[in-house]
Amino acid sequence: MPPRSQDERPTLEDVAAYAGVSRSTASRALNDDAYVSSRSREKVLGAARELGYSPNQAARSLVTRRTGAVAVVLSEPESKVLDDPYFATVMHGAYRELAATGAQMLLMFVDSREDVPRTVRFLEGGHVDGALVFAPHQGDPLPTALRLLRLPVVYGGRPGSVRRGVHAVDFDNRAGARLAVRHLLSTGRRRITTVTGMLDHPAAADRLAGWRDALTEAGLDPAGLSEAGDFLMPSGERAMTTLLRRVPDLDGVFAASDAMAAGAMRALRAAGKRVPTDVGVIGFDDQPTLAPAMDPPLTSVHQDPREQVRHMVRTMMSLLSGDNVRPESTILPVTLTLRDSA
Amino acid sequence: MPPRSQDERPTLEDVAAYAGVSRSTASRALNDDAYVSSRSREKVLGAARELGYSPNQAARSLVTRRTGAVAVVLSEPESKVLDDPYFATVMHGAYRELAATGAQMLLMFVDSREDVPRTVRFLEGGHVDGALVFAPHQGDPLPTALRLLRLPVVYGGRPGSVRRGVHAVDFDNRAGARLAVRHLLSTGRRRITTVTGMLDHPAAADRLAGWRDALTEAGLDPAGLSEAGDFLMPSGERAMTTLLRRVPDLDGVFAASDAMAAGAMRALRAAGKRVPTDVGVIGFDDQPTLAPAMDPPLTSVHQDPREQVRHMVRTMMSLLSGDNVRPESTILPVTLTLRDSA
DNA sequence: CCGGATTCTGGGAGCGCTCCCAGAATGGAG
DNA sequence: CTCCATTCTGGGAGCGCTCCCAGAATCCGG
Repeated sequence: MPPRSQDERPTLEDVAAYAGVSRSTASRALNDDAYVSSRSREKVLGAARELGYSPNQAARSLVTRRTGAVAVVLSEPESKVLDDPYFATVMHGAYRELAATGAQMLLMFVDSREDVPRTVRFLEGGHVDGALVFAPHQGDPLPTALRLLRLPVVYGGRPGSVRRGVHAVDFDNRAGARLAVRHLLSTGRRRITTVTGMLDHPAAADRLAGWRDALTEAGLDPAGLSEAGDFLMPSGERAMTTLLRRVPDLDGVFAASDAMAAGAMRALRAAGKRVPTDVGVIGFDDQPTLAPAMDPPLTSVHQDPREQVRHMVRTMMSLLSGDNVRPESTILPVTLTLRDSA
Repeated sequence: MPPRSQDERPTLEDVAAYAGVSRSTASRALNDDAYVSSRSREKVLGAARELGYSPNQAARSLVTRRTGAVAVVLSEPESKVLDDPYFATVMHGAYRELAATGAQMLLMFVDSREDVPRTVRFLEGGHVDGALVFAPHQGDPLPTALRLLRLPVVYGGRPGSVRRGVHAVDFDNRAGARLAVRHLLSTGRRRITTVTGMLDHPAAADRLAGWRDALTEAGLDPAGLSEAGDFLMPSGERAMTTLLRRVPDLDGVFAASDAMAAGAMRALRAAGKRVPTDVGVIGFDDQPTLAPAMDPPLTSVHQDPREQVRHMVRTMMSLLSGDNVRPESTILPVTLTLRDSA
């Protein structure tokens, strides 16, 4: 063997030679296998440190068939990902949780249908051991495409398509909406409207259903009291304006997102309504940077994206360790954070 | 060779056999090398398609010593990354630009000094071909640590430590601030204050310097007219309140971020000042979701993070293709977007 | 002191790919 | 038809690692 030049990275062979043991023993010591004498283990570890050895990931995963990386796939149009802090939290949380298990995070965005083939090709290319996927839109082709891959997938939120037989971690959107509306009811409000999210989005549909549940269980008729939005602020303002025209005596509004609640508040203010005196407002998401900062501070349904990601990563890890986990949806509970708006 | 079982992924060898050529020829066809007859090329491509072949990345990078992945490292405390949409844009932009060159993006967050060793270890582990690093804080140990690695690094913004001999793509913060202040001056304002960002942040320091430049070149004395913030909204409100107390007759304010401009506007409103009649307000960043939505819409220094990322990726690619690029900072120009606040 | 279990070690094979090299096929020019 | 250049092909080696297996060293009860 020619002497390895200064600037080449040392290999396991080099470490073994330096430590005076065989490649096998060095490998065992580094991966703390059983059956290595503490003497050779120390020699190997010392040699590795001294030579600045770090294992070649490619060689390792060639034989182990594991990459140590997990993809996080966000299937949402760019605009949504950019101004929804939920995704920032998800990305950061996923990174933390994955790093804690020693896995790397590979981020992928799927902006449009055109991105799907590229994404699938990559995912099946063996670059990652599994994928955490957020694809909330009805009719999103991605989940269907992923079915065909032999790749562990865990969904965040209910996938828009493909219902059964997948691993998913969702929030209890319906119960959260009920919680919000029941609170409005308990403060004596009777004309409780809602601004929905995009209804091709299961979470939006569930929140609408929860609102309807609570009204009907109180003997109230939800007809004409809901208006569609798209989760973003301007749509909340627009929808609220429409509702005010249609239901001038409304005294409560449940918005399916905090941003829309903010928009709704603007419309209410413009219409001369006081919050919460005239109209109680409740949002959904309890975004830490938004809800408490509003004027008045927003009562909102609290969900913990970090907890969701934690569950997703945990599920992924048991999938990867070969446990035969039965595909099922985990539903995380949500709570109501009371502030001043209702 | 035993027949390959149904659920095993086909290898290059399988494709070659199926196409009736050798492994070498198959490899050449797939990587469109020269010197492959169009007949065998087509046979190979067909076979690959038919078998659903996708190359084993680990095997490939074992021999090519290339991973096809680039890390994007954000060295900022969690809170900052989460509510600064700049980072969302950067992440998304980097993903797009890298994807366009066929590279994958590996995201890494460095929350605190404790994360540095782990990050460095990973980066030197040969998982990625290079790194795009955002580490704007003075005294951040990361850039120093990265110096020692033989890994191509391109910085976004001026790195807080390590000035010379690195590749960096920054905005012209100083010129941007001058632009803003000169505009305030041109509308007859004389008592122009500033709310700065964290001053351990080169961008914040540069913006402060630009403000000072413009005042002194107009023969005005900047003393006592600046107040420190931290780029976030509450600090803008706080700083503005302080400034109003200290400089009751102020008629202009340049905030080093849009968020602080929003905070400043709150404080001005609370003090009964009208914008822009009594006080002209200019922000920095021109955040698309914030600046135009403010009341009144905010005049702001416009920078294009997407352009920055594009430059960074381009530099990275020429670094990776072995061009001997001389380390240097690229400074991107900024412009002033005029709206109603000044 | 023997012999079987236990602990430890080294060599070989092989993961799936690219690259080098030798040689086969092809194509004109002489 | 010959000969050399050009185009194309296949086999072998090897990237750096893990894992299997055979054998060496050690231990301990009888």
